[in-house]
Amino acid sequence: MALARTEEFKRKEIDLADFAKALAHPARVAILKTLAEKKECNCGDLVLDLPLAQSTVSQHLKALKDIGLVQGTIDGPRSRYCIDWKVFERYQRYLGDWTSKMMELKQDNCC
Amino acid sequence: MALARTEEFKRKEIDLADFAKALAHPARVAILKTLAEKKECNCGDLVLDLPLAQSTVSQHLKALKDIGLVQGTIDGPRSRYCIDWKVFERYQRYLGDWTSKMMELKQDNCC
DNA sequence: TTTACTTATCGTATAAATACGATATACGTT
DNA sequence: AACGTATATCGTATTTATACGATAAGTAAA
Repeated sequence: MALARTEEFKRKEIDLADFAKALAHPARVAILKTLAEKKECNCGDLVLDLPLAQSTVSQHLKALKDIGLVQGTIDGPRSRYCIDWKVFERYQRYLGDWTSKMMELKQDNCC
Repeated sequence: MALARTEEFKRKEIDLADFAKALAHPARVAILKTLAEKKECNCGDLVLDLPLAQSTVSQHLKALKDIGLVQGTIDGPRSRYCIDWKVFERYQRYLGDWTSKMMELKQDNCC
């Protein structure tokens, strides 16, 4: 964006958009799924799963960490990643509340 | 992105990411909410609701139209917009399936 | 027809996202 | 200590997203 106008929107809408942004790339969707289903969740495993360079995967992981969805712990020479389910569920609730509110309004729609 | 790598990911992950991309800006979240709750949904009303220029709002509307979430009909000198609820519900189901599958995997997590 | 109004699109500028290679860092191993 | 491995970060290039003003195109009204 030319100038960041996001701060002029409502808090709820910004939070929802932030969560959506985290899911707005198939690599991050795939990373979250792999983190959820694997016991071993170090970076190297994720790199093998994805058609991306190691540095790019690391960058996507950082994006997920920045929003709080993922936690990283140092495990010897490697890093172990996992989903912060408390954060995940909070965002899931945001999204669920939003979509159900949308559905409630549906019958009043003009088209 | 430098080169578009999205076609190498799984269809489901791409679809989910596309929906997330549509919600990845508070303006579009706000637009969808306004479209759901107002009977009059022409562009001008949306512009008044948002801290953005008319052309920018039109651009966001185009993004929502491109993914199919919103339909536009010409109504005299103005355009009337509405949500395509069939598409909305389809994406909602995608997202719901994904999050519930994530939650199922939760107990097997390593952290 | 002329005027006023609404909206889409064009042109443009800037910021953010995406991707990779190279490298620094940190740890374990020999 | 020296080496190998794993990962984060830096630098950089490219694409996409975001934003606005200006304008075109279309409709209604005068």
